[in-house]
Amino acid sequence: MTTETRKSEIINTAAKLFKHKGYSAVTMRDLAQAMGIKAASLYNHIESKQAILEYIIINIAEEFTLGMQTVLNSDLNTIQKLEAIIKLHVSIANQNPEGMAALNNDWMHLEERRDYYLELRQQYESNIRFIIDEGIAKNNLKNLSTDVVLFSILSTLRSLYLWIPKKDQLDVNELSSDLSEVLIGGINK
Amino acid sequence: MTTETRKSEIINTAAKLFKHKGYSAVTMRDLAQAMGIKAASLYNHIESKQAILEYIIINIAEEFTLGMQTVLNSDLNTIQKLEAIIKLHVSIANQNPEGMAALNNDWMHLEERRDYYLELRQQYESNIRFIIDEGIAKNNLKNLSTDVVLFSILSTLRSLYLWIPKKDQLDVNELSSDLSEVLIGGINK
DNA sequence: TATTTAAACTAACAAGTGTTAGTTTTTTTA
DNA sequence: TAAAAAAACTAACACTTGTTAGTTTAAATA
Repeated sequence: MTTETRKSEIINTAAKLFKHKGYSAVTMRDLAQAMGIKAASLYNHIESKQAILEYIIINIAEEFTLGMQTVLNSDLNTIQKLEAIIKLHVSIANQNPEGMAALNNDWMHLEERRDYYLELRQQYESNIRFIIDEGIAKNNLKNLSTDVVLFSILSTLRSLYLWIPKKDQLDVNELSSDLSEVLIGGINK
Repeated sequence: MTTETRKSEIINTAAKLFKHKGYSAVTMRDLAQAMGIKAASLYNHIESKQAILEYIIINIAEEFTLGMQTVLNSDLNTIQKLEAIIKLHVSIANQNPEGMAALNNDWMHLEERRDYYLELRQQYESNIRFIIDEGIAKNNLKNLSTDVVLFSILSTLRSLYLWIPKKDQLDVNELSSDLSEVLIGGINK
């Protein structure tokens, strides 16, 4: 359990380094230095560099999948579902922006678990697409290109990790509602 | 001039590889193999790996800066200016999605020219911010958080490179206008 | 056709890579 | 306090990295 703590420290430190330079450019010696130990000592706590990436990415991906299930099983209407998804993203990005960076930029360096990640990701996307289509069918959303709407929302939400760390002391509810206003209501008068 | 052609071939091939795995994970031997030659032969045409990255990123960054100047010097209104910027992004992303990937994901691996790139990028952002503020002041845009509006638009436009290659035979005008509709007009009825 | 130039090659370098083995030090537990 | 466990260490490995030097082949020019 001390190991578990130390392991998390390593993973969190790694995530920070990955955010700055990307998985490939971060060496085990970089990571060790950031932890104040030697590279070989890292292996008392983690199995491999690859395993660190897996921990970071798969945990977040499964957190998103879980959040999506909650939304899908709710009786919210289309707009409310989209608002819930926006809040899910703000919340996770706020809690772990470094991990989100790795998920967005380094997933292609996953080995064994790459396909699993891609499966979760694709499933997540189809679920949002389904919600948008439903909204258009029920006349809750304008009849726009589903692809363009999906792309626009998801691009913004996926980039949150870049933006959130700049704001100190973030109010998740406030940002979520501001984002919903812009993404759903548009900006022109 | 034969050299110039060969050099461009190398740079374009590199951009494709960078898009898939990122700058750090692509080796000169990978690049050589993709070109059908040996790694050492690359150096008859390019100065270094770093120089390839510079060519890719700085060219695009300057193209954006140029496009922004045209927009700023025009007498378009706020909405039209934003539409012009959207079209600028769609056009560049469509013409060079691999380069856009490198610009978005590998700029931090620039060495000498990193600061120059960041300067162009920051200037570009402030210009959009200025247009949004002007729009709010002139009552052409809703009175929303400038930061959130800027972030939402820019995130979407910066992610275009991920989405465009999937669509074959893209109509730049059509996508630009669809995007404008969603980003500016919103999606709810 | 002879010569220059462009573009490929082989061989090698110094430095850096993730990781393992074996050992010592520090901390926790009995 | 003695024993056990955790966490650090040094040293080394096999391999990969970007790049250079020197050479050979192919193409363009005179």
